[in-house]
Amino acid sequence: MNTLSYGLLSLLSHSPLSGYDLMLKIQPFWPAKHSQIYPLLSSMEKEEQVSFELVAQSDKPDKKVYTITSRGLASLREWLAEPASDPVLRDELMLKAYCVSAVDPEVARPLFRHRLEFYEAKVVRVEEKIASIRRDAGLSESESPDYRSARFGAFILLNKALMASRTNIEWCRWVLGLIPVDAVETKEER
Amino acid sequence: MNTLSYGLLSLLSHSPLSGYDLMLKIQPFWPAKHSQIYPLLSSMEKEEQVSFELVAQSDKPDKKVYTITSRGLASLREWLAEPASDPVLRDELMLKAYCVSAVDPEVARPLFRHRLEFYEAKVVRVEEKIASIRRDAGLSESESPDYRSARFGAFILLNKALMASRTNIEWCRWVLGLIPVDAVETKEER
DNA sequence: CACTGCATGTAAGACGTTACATGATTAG
DNA sequence: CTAATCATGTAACGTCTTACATGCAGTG
Repeated sequence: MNTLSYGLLSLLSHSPLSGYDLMLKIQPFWPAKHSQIYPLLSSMEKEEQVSFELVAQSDKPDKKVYTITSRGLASLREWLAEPASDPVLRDELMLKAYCVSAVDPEVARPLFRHRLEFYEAKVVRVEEKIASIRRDAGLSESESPDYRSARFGAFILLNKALMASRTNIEWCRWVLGLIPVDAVETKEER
Repeated sequence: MNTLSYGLLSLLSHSPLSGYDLMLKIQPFWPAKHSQIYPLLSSMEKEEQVSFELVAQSDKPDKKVYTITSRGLASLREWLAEPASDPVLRDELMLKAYCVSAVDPEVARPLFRHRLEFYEAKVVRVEEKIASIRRDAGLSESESPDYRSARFGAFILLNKALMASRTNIEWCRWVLGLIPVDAVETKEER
């Protein structure tokens, strides 16, 4: 039982899901490939943290739908009571930013522009998801789901992603403003 | 040559450093243990990306001080020109937040309070470092180092960390406000 | 006298990614 | 007709962490 396995239990605490769906759903929180998830689910099933049911599908391939067991829920509650370990961010752009003075502004600028676009697209996606949660729960713009609601977890996480993305957009714009515009070499001059 | 090795080159592009110092300095950007860094430096030295000099010390153990070679600088510039891969954040608190409704508010609250304190402490550390860069460069509160300055990279990264930490503080406080205060069980009542 | 910091290294194991493998359906 | 999506699995490889190993100097 490592962090990823608790992450899977966390997702399964809301509703039963197939290994494939779990793989897709866990991406924003704890990126993992299917090759890591399928064997883990097998071992979790052996330990009776989860159980599965084979679901035949006519148009799509058959699937295993996993459900959290009472033992799994108990493990999840124990894990939740422990303090969370410190977050780990691995971002190539931070390494590049550190030595950015080693290259010309024309090389540097696309790095931050690309990242700016990445976060702008993310804001759009996240805002849509937040709106859809509010719609489903019949909440107004200013309201939040109740703590005991099944939507609470997803809601606070989407807001975290939204706030973080907006901050990153602000940072990228600020950095781009600090990168000098070189002697402009227009096509006429060449 | 993986991402970590470019990270080491990035640090060495500013000044020569020992393996130990590299290990300490890279933590905020790309956490790695000495057991990963020492063998990497050896292989980078074989590929002539870096060179080292044995420096004897009287009070402390001797050390190997690594310097980036011209080949290393060339590799670094090539790598800088490529777009940075997407950032990866692995945060146990996000997994716990998703299923937080599974436990009582008294269990949930310390998770976010602890994280709040983590980021508050970080803001203090980062603000100090930003102030010290400004002092060293003789800059006022509103000024930033020049793009070509050796301080530019560290400066923009510290500001990123500052902005992100403040946003996380805001998020933690917002979440704590959404977690209900249970029927207060005072000592007198027991 | 124990612990922390400085300084380097290796070995074993856990974790994560890429590639191999299969196969049906649907969209462009 | 090609690519993507759904769906599961294994094998090989690369990355990262933990533990083992050494040794001196300074602090509590």
